[in-house]
Amino acid sequence: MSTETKKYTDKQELIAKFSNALGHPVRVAILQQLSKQSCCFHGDMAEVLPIANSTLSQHLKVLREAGLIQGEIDPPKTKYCINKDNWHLAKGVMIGFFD
Amino acid sequence: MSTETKKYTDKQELIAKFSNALGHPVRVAILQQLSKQSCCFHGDMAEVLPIANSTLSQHLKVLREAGLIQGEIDPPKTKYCINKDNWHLAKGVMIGFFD
DNA sequence: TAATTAGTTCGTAAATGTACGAACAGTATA
DNA sequence: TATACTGTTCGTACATTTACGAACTAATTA
Repeated sequence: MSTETKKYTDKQELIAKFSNALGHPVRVAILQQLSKQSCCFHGDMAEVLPIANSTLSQHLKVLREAGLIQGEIDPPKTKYCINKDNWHLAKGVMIGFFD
Repeated sequence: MSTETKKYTDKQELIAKFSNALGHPVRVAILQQLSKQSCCFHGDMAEVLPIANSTLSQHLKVLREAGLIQGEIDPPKTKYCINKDNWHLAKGVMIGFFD
């Protein structure tokens, strides 16, 4: 058992985590696209986004680690989808935050 | 007139800007407090938050520059309030973003 | 087996974020 | 005028983020 006292509540951490994931316009653009058509290949996004392929992979990783999307290999492509459970969780905590 | 093409839409930039401001738990805590009681002195926040005074000033500046709060000097104290117009704008764009 | 396709990971550079204490500035009080 | 009170700004250190191209991996096709 840790002797550290927690600095912030779980809800505060959660809001910050989701917000952080939305804190770059390219990630907002990615999520807008995915929420519009539910799924999308890396390559399709790479075509329209103004960043290098490797940078896109990094941003997708950030979104994955925040739980907002999930990836699935569909050789030779990679398909990304919204993680609906966490999307709804995020929607709920953000709306709750703003009252 | 600039020759640069815009990389992201205004809405994407706006969502990212507000989200960025919410991207640290201490800033979430500050906003929760302010939205609960509408106004609050720096000193009152400093008492309950686990950060140095100067660090608090930095976070307040981030929130001010994102437009979410506004400060007013009420000597010898500084009073911070939610910026209601932008708060509602943020609420609107975030809810719109999540559908 | 060699080549191709699609993405990821690595290495790296530059910028930004977070944190602290020290020094400072403005107002009020002794 | 000196002191105290409240916050901000400065200087600094360290960590994280963002970006790119190069190198790599895995699966398919020639």
